[in-house]
Amino acid sequence: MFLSVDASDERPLYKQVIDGVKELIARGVLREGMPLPSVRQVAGDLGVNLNTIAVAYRELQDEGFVNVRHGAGAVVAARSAQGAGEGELRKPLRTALTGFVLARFSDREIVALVRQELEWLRQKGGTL
Amino acid sequence: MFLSVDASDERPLYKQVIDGVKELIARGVLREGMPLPSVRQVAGDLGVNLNTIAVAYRELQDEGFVNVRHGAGAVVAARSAQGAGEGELRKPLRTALTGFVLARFSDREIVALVRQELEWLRQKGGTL
Amino acid sequence: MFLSVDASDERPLYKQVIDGVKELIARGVLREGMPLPSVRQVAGDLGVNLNTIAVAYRELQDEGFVNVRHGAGAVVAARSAQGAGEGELRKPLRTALTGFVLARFSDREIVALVRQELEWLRQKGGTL
Amino acid sequence: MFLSVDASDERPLYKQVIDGVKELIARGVLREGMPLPSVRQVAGDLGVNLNTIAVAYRELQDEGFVNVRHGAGAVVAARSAQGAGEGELRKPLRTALTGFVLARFSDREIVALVRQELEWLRQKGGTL
DNA sequence: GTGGTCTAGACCACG
DNA sequence: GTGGTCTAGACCACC
Repeated sequence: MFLSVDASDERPLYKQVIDGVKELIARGVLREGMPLPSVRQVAGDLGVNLNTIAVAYRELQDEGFVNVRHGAGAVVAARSAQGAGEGELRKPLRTALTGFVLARFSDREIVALVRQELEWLRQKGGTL
Repeated sequence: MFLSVDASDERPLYKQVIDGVKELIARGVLREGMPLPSVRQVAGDLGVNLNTIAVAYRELQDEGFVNVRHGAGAVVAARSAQGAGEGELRKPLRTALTGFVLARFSDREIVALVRQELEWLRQKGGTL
Repeated sequence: MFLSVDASDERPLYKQVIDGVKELIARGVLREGMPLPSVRQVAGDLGVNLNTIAVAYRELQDEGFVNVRHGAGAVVAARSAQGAGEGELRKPLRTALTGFVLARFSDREIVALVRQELEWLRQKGGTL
Repeated sequence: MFLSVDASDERPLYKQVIDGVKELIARGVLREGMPLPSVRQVAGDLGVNLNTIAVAYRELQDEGFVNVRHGAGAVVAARSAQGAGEGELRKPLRTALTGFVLARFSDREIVALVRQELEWLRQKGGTL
C-alpha cells in the first residue's frame, strides 16, 4: 500500500495512519467510492497491531471520510460528508506557521513552502 | 496574562501553554530577555496545577526558547538559540493544509488564510 | 533489575535513574533495540513513585538515548542518535578531577583510577 | 577576581562559585593562609546576590577548604583539613567518563583529555 | 499491558 | 520570593 508509518515520528501510529489516509484522499489517490485496503492487510504491511489500524479506520468513519460497511470493508465517503469547519482548521495552521516564524523563515519563504505543499497535494491521481 | 487554555482543545494543557508562549515570542509580545510570569502566577491565572506549568516551562527551556534559572525566574532566550529545522516543521504544515484541502478550500483561499495568519503573527508588539 | 537509587546521594532520584541507564548503555548491558523495563516495574523495584521514573524516561528520550512509544515500552535508541559534544563533557570531568587533586592524589594514581573505571565500563555485556 | 559565573552553565550560581574556588586552590592560585576576596567584592564583581556568595563560602568552610574568621574574612585552610575520601570522588568521575564513552571517545582519547586537564590543574601558581 | 497527563499537596533548593 | 523534586492517586491514550 501507499501508507507508511515512521517510528521516529512523534505522532502515535494510529494518528499517522489517519493523516496518511486523509492525505491520499486530498491528493485524489483515493477517490469517492474506492475501497480502502483491509485492516488486516494494512496492519500486515506496516507491521503494526490490527487494533491500531481498526482504531484509525473507526476515527476516519466518525469524521465522515470513509464508510465502513460490515463485512465489506471500508470505502471512501462522498465528498459532501467530508471536511471540517474553518474554525478547527486554523489552530493547527497557526501552530505550524509559528514554528516557521520562530525559525526565522521570511513570509515569502513560508508562502512558497505552502504553495509547494499545496501543489503536491493537488496533483490529481498522485504517485499511485 | 495573555495566555489561555481551553479544555475542549485536544492538546494537553501543558502543550497549549508551550504553544501559547511560542506564539507570544513569535509575535514579539515576549522579547529576548523579558521575564515570563512565574509558574505560580500562570497556574493561578489559568486555574491549573503548578506542576503542569512547570512541565511546560521545562520543555520550553529544553527547546531553547527560554532560560529558567532556579531561584530567579524564566526569561526569553536569545533568538539564536531558538528555532527548529525545516524538516520537523513541514509535517505539521502538511497536515494542516490537508485539512483545508479536504474541506474544499481553494488554493487561493488557503494562501490568503496563510497570509492572514502571518500578518497577525508579524505585527511586532502584538495586542499587548 | 540492575538499577539502584541511593537516598544519601545528592542527585535527585530521577537523575540517578538517568545516569544509571546511561551507564548500562555505555557498558553494553543495554544494547540498541533492547527494551527497558516498564516504568511501573522500575518504580516498584526501586520503591519510588511512577512519575519519578516517567520523568527519567522522558528525559532519556529527549536526549536521544531511548525511544519511548506510548502503548509500547521504551527501547534503547540507535547509537547514532546518542552522545553529546566534547564541550559539555569537559566541565564535569574537570570538576571530578579537581576533587582528586584536592584530596592529594598523584597524577599517576588518578590516571590509574580513570583506567580502572574505563575498564569497568568497557567490559561489553557487563555483570548482567 | 579570577572567578566567573556563566548563565548558560547548568549548575546553580553558588555551585559554580564553590567549584571555581576549589579549582583555584587545586591549581595553587590560592594557597594555604591566603585570604579570599570578601563576599561583597565577589558578589559585586560577578553581579550576583550577596547571599549567593555567602552560601558558597559557608559550604567551602563546612567542607574544610577555607576558614571564615568573624569580621576578618575567609582564608584558605591548611591542606590537611581539605579533601574528600576516594568513595565520594568516584561517582562523579564515573558519570563524567560515561559521557565520553557514550559519545564514542576511545580510551586513549579520554586518557589524553584527563592528562590535559590534570596538566592545567597542576601548573602551580596558575594564570594569576 | 504500556506510557501520558493532571491534580493536590508537601518539602527542598536557590537567589 | 523563585523554580525543583517527589509523592499519592486518579484517569486517559495507545498498542
